[in-house]
Parts: sequence; structure tokens; C-alpha cells
Amino acid sequence: MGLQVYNTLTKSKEAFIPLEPGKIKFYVCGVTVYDYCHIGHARSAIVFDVIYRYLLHLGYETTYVRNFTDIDDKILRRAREEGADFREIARRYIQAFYEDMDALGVLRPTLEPLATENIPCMIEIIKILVDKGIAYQSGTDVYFEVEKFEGYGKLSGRQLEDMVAGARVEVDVNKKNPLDFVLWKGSKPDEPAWDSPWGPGRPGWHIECSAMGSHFLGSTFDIHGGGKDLIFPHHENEIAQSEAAFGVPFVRYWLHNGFVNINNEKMSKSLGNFFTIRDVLQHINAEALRLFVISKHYRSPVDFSDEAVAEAEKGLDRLYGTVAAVKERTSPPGDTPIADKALMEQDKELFEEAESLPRAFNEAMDNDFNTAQAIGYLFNLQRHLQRFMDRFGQKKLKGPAAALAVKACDALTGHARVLGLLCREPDVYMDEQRRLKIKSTGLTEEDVLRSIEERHKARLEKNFAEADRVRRELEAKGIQLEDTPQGTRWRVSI
RNA sequence: GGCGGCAUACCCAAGUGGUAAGGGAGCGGUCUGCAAAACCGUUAUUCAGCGGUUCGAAUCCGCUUGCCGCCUCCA
Repeated sequence: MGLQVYNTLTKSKEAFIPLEPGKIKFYVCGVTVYDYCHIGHARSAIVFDVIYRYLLHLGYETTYVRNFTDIDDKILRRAREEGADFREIARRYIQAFYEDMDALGVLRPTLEPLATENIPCMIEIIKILVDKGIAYQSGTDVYFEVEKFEGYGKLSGRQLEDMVAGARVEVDVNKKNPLDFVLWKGSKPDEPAWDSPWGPGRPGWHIECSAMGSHFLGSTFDIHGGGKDLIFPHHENEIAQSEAAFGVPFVRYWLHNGFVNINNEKMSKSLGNFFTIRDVLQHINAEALRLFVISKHYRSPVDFSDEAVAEAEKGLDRLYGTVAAVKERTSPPGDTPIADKALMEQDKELFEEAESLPRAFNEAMDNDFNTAQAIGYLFNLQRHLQRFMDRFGQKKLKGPAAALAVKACDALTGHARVLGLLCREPDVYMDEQRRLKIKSTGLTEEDVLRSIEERHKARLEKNFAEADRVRRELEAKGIQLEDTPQGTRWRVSI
């Protein structure tokens, strides 16, 4: 069947066929760097990160561009408030953005251009539009005249007349039509400015993506992504500018992710109901957040709460637990490969489950990136694998049994990683979890280890009453002990 | 006012015409000195409601109800 994607432009699922076989040109709208990113930005970043990873997994040579809007009214306002240079504000929040993205395990795109470094391309496009008579200068600004572009409204599915009739369009004396949008904005004396044929100024917001997209990916490219809220007016305007200027289709497939909600309402700056990524990661594991985000289809809204993420986290613990069990109880595979037949004789069902995962996984992902279904398959394999391991009690696995467990585990982690999950060693993950959560118990790692040692001594003396007292004492504080052949482990259970 | 989306078990969530994936929680069991984890079993004759199309519908069509989003900066 091949990859099918839902295209906002056609409002239907379509077979994905890249312009150039084997290669994909992929653009996602980045952030305006004037503040810390919130969970909504995290969702968008994670969703497109998974899409990027999957395209790479399919073997496409993918050029992924994500811009930074580093000149904009909000940045200037922030700079004014702080008495800082706008470049300083941008630099600070770009830095913060990278910290957040790295924490979330989001891969770096191929290119991350800055708006301020690509102003000549923007001026070029505006010039073309002015020369064609599609853009006009009014005062110190240059506007795009929406009525000169026939297809205006095709992405967002609205008619010009309907929008003009809408009550919320601001009237501006400089504009011929209230929906005309600014391409070039003349600067006030104290504002940063770039020279242009229309006088000193700065670019409008929409023009930067048109310019950087076409500059780095070509005048037509394959995929353009962003949040649903960018459909109108941002992406609608991008299409208008680019297609009016270049006379070719701008983007073949438009992908838009749904919002993050809080109590069933959109998370947004204006509503004030947002959480920043860095705040949330103080008490939530980044990988659990990722699993939470991608356990729902990317186009649907998702309701964020600590409880909901905690549920995802339990599942993630289980996946890592099985990976840990396989690592501990199998030796690295020997040089002599073991025949499939011998593996199958160990556990036909597990063997088949591991063998069929690649196909099932790809089928799910090919269906407009159905991560929820793909994750379902991962859990199925985990359960079969753990069941197989449990058959051996606490013993180490040898020969074909070990080989089968390793095979299944490799299939599990290999596919999880396409989703950006199970990317770390299980003990690193579990250690991270302990460190993250112990803060809420009021104890330190040393406290816990001391108690465990105490209990260990009691157990050696068969003083189980004392051992259980220590266990209950720790449990009351949220520390759960687990006795294993390798010793006593602990984790924070609240 | 215009445009669009959603409604599946206690909660989250796949499913897009062939007889309800998966996760969390609960209950029962196995294992364990006791636990925990894990595993096994169990929890929707039914998919907001009402009609229709069909041999067959959660899936298609119509209507009704409820919730949400966009039309303004916004992932």
C-alpha cells in the first residue's frame, strides 16, 4: 500500500509520492523565540520528530528544515520590556529551545535557518510580487493583495467573502482589503531595520517560511507541517505568496497536528493555561511525555494532565522492565548463528510475533502515522516476550532460548526507537526515574540505601519482622522495594 | 454569522463495510519468607441517540443531542 498521509489541502488521505523518488523535502514551522516553549510546542516537536524518524526508517533521504522566527513584534516588545537588544532575547530563547528539545529527545533537523539570516530571499520574493502587481506599497509597508490570488482560502476551506463578512477582521486604513497581509513592515526610528527597495524595515511573519522553504527546499517541496492553528492565516498566506510569485504549487502535502488541551480547552498563552516544557520535566519523565503524546493520533486533540502522563509512564516502565530482563538474563550472542527452526521450536508464537512486527508496525505507520496502533503492537510483543522469559523462572537463558529472547527484544527496541522510545539503556532510564521522583518523597538516595542495607542484615538473620518493618516504613514514604536475585532494587511509587 | 472536528468499557485509546487492538485502573490467580514487579484469567452481545443503505455498519448517508477548534498573535 505504501505511506498514506492526510493532506489538509485536499482534506483526504492520499498516497504519499515524493517529487523526487527516494528523497523528501520537509519543512516544519519553528517557534518564535520570545519565551519558553510550552507543552503545545512539545507536542508539535514530538509529532514531527516521529514523522521525520519514520521517513528515515523508510529509507528516504530526507531534508528536514525547521526555522526560527527571530525577528517579530513579540520579540521586540520583550526586548523593550527588558531594555535588551532583540538579538539577545532571540539568542536566549533559541538556547532554551535547544535545551527543551534535547530533553525531549527530539532529533535536530537537517537545517535550522534564522529569519534574520535570510532576509535577502524574502526581499526577492516581495519584489517579484510587487513587479507582478500582486503586492502594493502603502505608506512604509508592503501588502499582499489577497484578491489578486485566485486560490486564496483553498487550504483553510473558506471563501474570501465569508471572511470579509466575519466580524473579527481588523480594519486597517492602509489595506485595500482587510485580509491583505503585510509582507514588509517599515520600521519606526528605534526599531531594528534592514534596507529594502521600500525603505528600512523588517519582513512580515508569513514571508519568512515562503522564503526559507523555497530557498532550501525548492519552489515546490513535499511536506509542510505545523500546528492546526497555523492553517489560517499563516499557511494560507504562505501558499498565496509562494504560488503567486513562482507560479508553481508550493507544497504537495500539508500536515497539521492537533492541540494540547487542559481540561478539554486549548492550551494557549492568551488563556494562561499553559505549562512550559522545562517546568513539566521537573517532575515528569520526558520519554513518558513522548509516549503519552504519541499514544493518540497526531491530528486529534489530546488532554494533558499529570495523571494521564503517569498512566503512560507505567506502560513505559513495563517496556523497559522487559528489555532489562532480557539484558540481564541473556549473554551476548555467540558467533555461531542459531537457525530459525531452533528459535521457532522454543516458542512459535513469540518467534512469529517478532518476525511479523516490522510489517505490522509499518502498516500502522503507513496509515497516516498511526502511532497508537504501532504502540499496541509493541506492547503485544513485550507481553509475549516477558511471558517467554517468565517460563524460565529467574534462570538465565541459554542457546536458542536466549537467541529468541534477544531477537524479540531487538525487534521491540528497534521499532520503539523509530518512535523515539526505548532509546536508552534500561538501567539508565530507571536510575533517571529514581532521581526524578525521589524529590517528592523527602528522602535522599543515601537514606534509602541505608534502609535497604539495614533490612538486608535483618533478612540474613531471618528477622523478617524487622525486614518487613523497614519495607513498610519505606513504602509509607513512597519507596517500593523489589527483591531480586541480583539484590534489592527500589523505585519511587508515588 | 461562516467553516471544520469529535462522541468507542471505570479512565486513556486504535479501529474508516465482515463481526470490538493496546495501555491504565479494578477483581481473582500463579510466583514470593512477606511484598513488589511480571505473567495468567476477568471487566463493551456493544461503539451518544434516532432513522436509512447493505447479506452484513462503530465504520457509509440523513437528522438530533452534547463537547471542542478556526475565522485575531498562537504548535
